[in-house]
Amino acid sequence: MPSRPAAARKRPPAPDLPAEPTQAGRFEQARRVQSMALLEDYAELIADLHATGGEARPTDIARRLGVTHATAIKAITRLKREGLATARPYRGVFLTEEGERLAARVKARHLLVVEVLTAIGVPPDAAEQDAEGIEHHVSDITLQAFARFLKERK
Amino acid sequence: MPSRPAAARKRPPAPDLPAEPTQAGRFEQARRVQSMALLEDYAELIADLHATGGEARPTDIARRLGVTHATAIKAITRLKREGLATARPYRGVFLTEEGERLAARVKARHLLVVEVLTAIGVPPDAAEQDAEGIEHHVSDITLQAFARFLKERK
DNA sequence: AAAAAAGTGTAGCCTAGGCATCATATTCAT
DNA sequence: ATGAATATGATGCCTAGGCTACACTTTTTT
Repeated sequence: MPSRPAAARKRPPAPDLPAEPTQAGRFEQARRVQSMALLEDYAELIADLHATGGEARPTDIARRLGVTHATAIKAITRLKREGLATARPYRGVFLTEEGERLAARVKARHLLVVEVLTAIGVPPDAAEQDAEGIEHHVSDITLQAFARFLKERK
Repeated sequence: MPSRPAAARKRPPAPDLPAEPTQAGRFEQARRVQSMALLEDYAELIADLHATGGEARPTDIARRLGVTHATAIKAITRLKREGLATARPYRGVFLTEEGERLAARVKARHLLVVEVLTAIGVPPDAAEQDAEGIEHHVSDITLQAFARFLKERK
């Protein structure tokens, strides 16, 4: 195999561009959010497995998410690369400090989204299903608005 | 070799549960929805370009979405493959009947999502940004609940 | 202790959606 | 009307996230 001349291929622009008020900016932001979604789902699941007294081995994770263990291992590799998890072979996967923080944030956000949807009148099943995809796109600002909305409504 | 507590080694209960509205099911559904998102965005944009008197050429689309024209052409190829659009070189892209229906549905859904978010108290900018990602995950059932919510609130 | 079962990891293949680059086709302006 | 500018399409490369298949390790069972 010829060695990668791709190494110095392209320099990506600033990784934390502010969202522009243009369609292109929103579109790009949505793409960026989407690339985080999988990591968020895995982190949340690993935390949940640990919290319920279980283990977070690749196979456990794969079973819960409905993918093969090979797919789960790939995702775990990415989690490790991003500094969100560590793993010891045959002992399971563990979240780093940062991973734990992410998981906690994701879980809280998930609950809030479901709560808002049901408060609006969405049936529980649909709320749970839709929240699975929606939650990743809910910004902090929107989340705060959700919290206020629920507070006032009580 | 360090061994872990035997209790934690136990296989979790219910090893062969039938497939149900479980996390795996929701996860899979979210993945399915995601694969439609790009097509929906393109269909909506093409309709919008036509509606505002413009043309929907690959370059126009690429510019609006902030991607290269090569990327847009690939997406257009997929739209054609799915029977949602046709294209005549140098004349632009056109939606089929089905593509038009999709675009109309997507546009209505987008507006409704933004409206609900702002009604809840989300600032307009955040509502617009988050809706870009959220809308694709809003099921028909949830959409109906959104419509009812807005109606009652007036 | 050996066999069976379960878990792990690697490799190869696929598609989608990004990118840059190059060759060609069309349109526009002089 | 022709040369410049722009649009198009094809190609090749990249990463992410699916899959299957196979090899290997660990744990459990007999």
